[in-house]
Amino acid sequence: MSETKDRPYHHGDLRRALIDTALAMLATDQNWAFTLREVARRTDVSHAAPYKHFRDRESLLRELARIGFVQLEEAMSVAMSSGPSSTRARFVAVARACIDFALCNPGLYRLMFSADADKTMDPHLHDAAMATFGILLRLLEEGLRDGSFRPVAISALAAASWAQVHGLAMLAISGQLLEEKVGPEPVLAALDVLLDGVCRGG
Amino acid sequence: MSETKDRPYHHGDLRRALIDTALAMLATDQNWAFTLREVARRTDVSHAAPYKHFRDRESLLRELARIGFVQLEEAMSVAMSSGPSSTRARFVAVARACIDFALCNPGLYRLMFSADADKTMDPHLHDAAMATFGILLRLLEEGLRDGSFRPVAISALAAASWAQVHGLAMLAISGQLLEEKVGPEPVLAALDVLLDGVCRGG
DNA sequence: CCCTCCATGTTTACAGGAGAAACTTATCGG
DNA sequence: CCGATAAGTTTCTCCTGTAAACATGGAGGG
Repeated sequence: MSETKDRPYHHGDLRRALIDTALAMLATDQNWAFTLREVARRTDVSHAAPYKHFRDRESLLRELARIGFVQLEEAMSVAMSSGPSSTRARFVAVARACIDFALCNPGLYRLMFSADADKTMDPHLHDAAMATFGILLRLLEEGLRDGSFRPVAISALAAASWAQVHGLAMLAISGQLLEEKVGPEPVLAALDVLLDGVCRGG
Repeated sequence: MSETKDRPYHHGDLRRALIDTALAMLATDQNWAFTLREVARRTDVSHAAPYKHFRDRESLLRELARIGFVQLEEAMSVAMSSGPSSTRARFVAVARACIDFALCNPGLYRLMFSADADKTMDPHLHDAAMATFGILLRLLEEGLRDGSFRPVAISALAAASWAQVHGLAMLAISGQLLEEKVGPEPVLAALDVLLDGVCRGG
């Protein structure tokens, strides 16, 4: 602890450190009552220091949510461009990527869709969320173009797909897909149900 | 033991009054930072009075969520038994009932599915949620029996349907179904997408 | 090379919430 | 009529978010 005392008065990149601490705590404690003071404490900094980098508590929460969307976008993007499989297989892969992300970061995922991360308050957060949504749109467009998906208004496909994936992710996080009478692979099965409507000639 | 059914002494029925106040405030303020003291204030009692009827703040929240599930179950039940339409039409009606309920009670609906209302903490809440889910199951069983739905494992149908309806409800609450490039009836369109996989020979 | 600015920290202060404990009051069974 | 007890109040402690005043130390101008 003597070493920690040696740290310079100015932290270097406290903003980043606070974000990292908060993300780590979100990852650790499944449902953690977010507290600015606790974040400051674990970053070895006074409880007022965060206010030099974030206007208020929600400002930090929104930044965390934004980072979450960026990470989710990347995960989905990787899943989408991995392997030259069919569009349907890629759809499943992208959906799984989203749900896996939620299962690996339940606290962060909840935050991203909670009222605490109000997207109307932060254009950057809104943009990040839209970019993530955009991946799904591109995938749907592709499926429409190559004839894998039935010719339905893309808005309907997008709403259904987004609702399905997000709904499954939330259910999975809440553990409501494992305890009840669900089969071995409830997520895949549910996605198949949706897809046999999306795909032509299921 | 006093929590179940006791006669009022002083206030009348403070437990009920507190619940009503909280429900009213949930209905009024879209996103209200729930506060026990505020509930007590608006019920004209001291801030410690609620503790005579609820162990803690979350206990009241769980009771509110339980009531929400009961109301939702009733709304869905009404929708399910209204009119001798096709199973598909009744599926849509039940889904609409759920989404309409969410739109009419966004705060309550959010609470019902938030981490604050931990279903593992209260058997009554869990049962209420399961009863609501049960309506969907009965509808799916019926559709399987009469051949309206494709012969898929009911767990898959249930997961897909529940995820879809809940996902649409959450998106609708967040206003993400209106601002984007969605058609005139995004909910119906999305449900049709799902159903054309659920229904045989869509 | 020193001195002064100012971004980034810290300390102090205050309002408000959760909850516990002690105290008060009214209702009821005997 | 009288305790016992449920129901409500006061008071207290600890916590949080946030603002204001103060401290520090690195960067840039003389």
